[in-house]
Amino acid sequence: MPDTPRRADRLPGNRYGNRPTMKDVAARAGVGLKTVSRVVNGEPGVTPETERRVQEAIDALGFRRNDSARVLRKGRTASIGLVLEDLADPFYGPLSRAVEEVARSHGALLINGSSAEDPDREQELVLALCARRVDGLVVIPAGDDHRYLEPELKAGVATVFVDRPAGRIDADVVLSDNYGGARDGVAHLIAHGHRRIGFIGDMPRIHTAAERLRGYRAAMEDAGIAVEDSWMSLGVTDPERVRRAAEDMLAGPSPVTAIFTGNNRVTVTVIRVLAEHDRGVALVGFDDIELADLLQPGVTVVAQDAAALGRTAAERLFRQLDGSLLAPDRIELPTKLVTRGSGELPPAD
Amino acid sequence: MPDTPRRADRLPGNRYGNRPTMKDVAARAGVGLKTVSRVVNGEPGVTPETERRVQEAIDALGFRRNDSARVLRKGRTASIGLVLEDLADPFYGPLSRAVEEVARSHGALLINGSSAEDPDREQELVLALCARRVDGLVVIPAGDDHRYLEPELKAGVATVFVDRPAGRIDADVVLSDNYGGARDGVAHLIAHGHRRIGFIGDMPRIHTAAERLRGYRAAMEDAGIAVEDSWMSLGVTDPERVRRAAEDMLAGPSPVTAIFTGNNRVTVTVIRVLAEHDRGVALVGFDDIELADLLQPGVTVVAQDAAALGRTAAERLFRQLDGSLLAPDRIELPTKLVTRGSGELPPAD
DNA sequence: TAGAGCCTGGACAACGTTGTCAGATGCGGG
DNA sequence: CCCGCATCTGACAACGTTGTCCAGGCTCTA
Repeated sequence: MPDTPRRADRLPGNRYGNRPTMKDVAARAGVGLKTVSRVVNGEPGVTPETERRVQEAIDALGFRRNDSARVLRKGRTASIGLVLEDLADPFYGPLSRAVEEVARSHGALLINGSSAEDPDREQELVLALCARRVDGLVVIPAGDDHRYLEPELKAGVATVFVDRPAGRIDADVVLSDNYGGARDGVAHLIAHGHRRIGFIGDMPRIHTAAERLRGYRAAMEDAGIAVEDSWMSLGVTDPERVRRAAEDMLAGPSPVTAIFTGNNRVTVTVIRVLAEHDRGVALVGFDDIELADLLQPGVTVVAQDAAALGRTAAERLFRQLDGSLLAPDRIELPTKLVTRGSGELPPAD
Repeated sequence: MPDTPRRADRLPGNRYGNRPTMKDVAARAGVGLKTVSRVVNGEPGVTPETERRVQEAIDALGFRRNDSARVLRKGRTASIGLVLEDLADPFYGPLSRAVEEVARSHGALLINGSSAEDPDREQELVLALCARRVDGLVVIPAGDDHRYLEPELKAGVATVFVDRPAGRIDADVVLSDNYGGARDGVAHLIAHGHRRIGFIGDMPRIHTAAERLRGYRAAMEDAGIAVEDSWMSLGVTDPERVRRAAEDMLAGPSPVTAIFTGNNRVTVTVIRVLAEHDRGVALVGFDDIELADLLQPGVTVVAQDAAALGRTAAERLFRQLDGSLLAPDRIELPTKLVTRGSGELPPAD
């Protein structure tokens, strides 16, 4: 192990714990402050010899430019904020990564936070990001009223909403075709002979959940099927209650022969429930899940492209920042039905 | 839709696009600058009446404190950086989220970046974070030489490495027991009668991969089994080559009856390969994977607790920042063997 | 009613950087 | 030998905030 200083050796120091500033570098190199700034920023007008001396001082002192001061002076932070629901959800990982890649290609860093589906926490996070003066925001909203963002928008913070639209303000939004995807998924079940089809989804106050429910209803109506209340479970989300909801549907007076699940977490739970049943109940889920192809039967899903959502939103964000974008717009990305077996099972009765 | 200003209406503005400052608020409220500061920060010494006037001006102007200036003055950014390999990898989502939660409980925001397993990119990211003057860093290293961090450490940037140790510097690190976990996993296969056991892992230059390989060798040696070269595949990582490696092991002169896989991505690919084989080849994988319990057979894994890794590291980071922590240390978290069926299959021959 | 003490509010400098602008230096030509 | 020009360098202000410190007004007491 080389002789790095142990932590105890570090001086208590002032503020950033004793970081050298340009002034220190200038003193050591025997040049003016501004010359150091020029070298650090690669500006022209410095003799090679001077530059060498400055570079030497920088290395010797371990100087690193303080971007906070830079931001204060220049007004751009080269960072964007991403507020999503839960980074641990496999749906958001790729989305976040896609946003990061676009940011990176524009030289920006990504600050992100999880709202945990709590509107207050969303607002708190967004405002904290604004206080840091992020150049732009990508928001997957938890709340449905975003008027608190008005001053920020007015001040020029670029903003794009993803996955769900903004509430009560006019802003860019990038969505999946939740309605169409759900409708197609349910229609797929109907095409395979099902008529008693259950729907288990999240609270309809969440936009995506409402749209998917609407798609379910539309498909059923198109087929002339009257939906019974006992076929629908809205707003349950924790595994235990989803499990009970699924079991109720399967055991009710007119048991369903197929289930359409409204998001990946519900799908996983329902797969568990169906695995315990011997009757072949058909299943189509919204959102793809890993290993879905390896289950018996494979799980048919309506897949949305999380990375594409993130990429599209981030690109739009940077176009706002370029100033090349004017009117807020709504972009809808298509979903894809991936058939793997569970959605093609015939009705059991 | 309420009458929010369309983007085109926003003034081009200066810098942050026209944001009001404390000075503006002070002018509007008819008070001094410092009084506004006091109100914003909840400092005592302001009459309720004055406070009301200031608050009114703040709301009217949509003022939001500029944290860049604040940071410059105070020296703490209340943000920490997290550098990991790929946010889209399901292993890092929970880890990242855990770090975020700890940060949040300390009032800090999380800036994160993906190194894409590229040492240069890791360094670039880390230094960018240091330039932002993050208070601390949680790093999942891609490279094996971190001497570039010496000036930062000396300057007091709290730093904790996770999942893999730092290279050539002395720093805190939080690891899983990769060696012990792998050894136990392989011993489990041996206990079920296997002797010809394959190992497919990442490049041994990656610490975790090397440790797991060491665990494999140790278990084999403990059982008195001489490992044949054709049983090991090191450094393959893309699905196509993993697939070929697995097939070679199964078809070779002394075909393996069980495989130990070195990480989640490899495991998934091997599951696919095995699903196409009718011989019951046993499998134990390092890292848990979602739905592993629903496959036929369920996948036996050596699970590490990603969230615990992140939480432990972040907590240690903040203890460094409190100043209550002195000597750098190495913490090793246990792994857990989760038996689900695939690891308990008897040898087929 | 005058003085002491407390409370509120504001002027000012400082944080570390960059933009502006003017001064210094060196070189070549007249 | 001196002037003009181009090139390089540095002094200074400004960004928006917070810490220090002092002034002024109020209340309370003697």
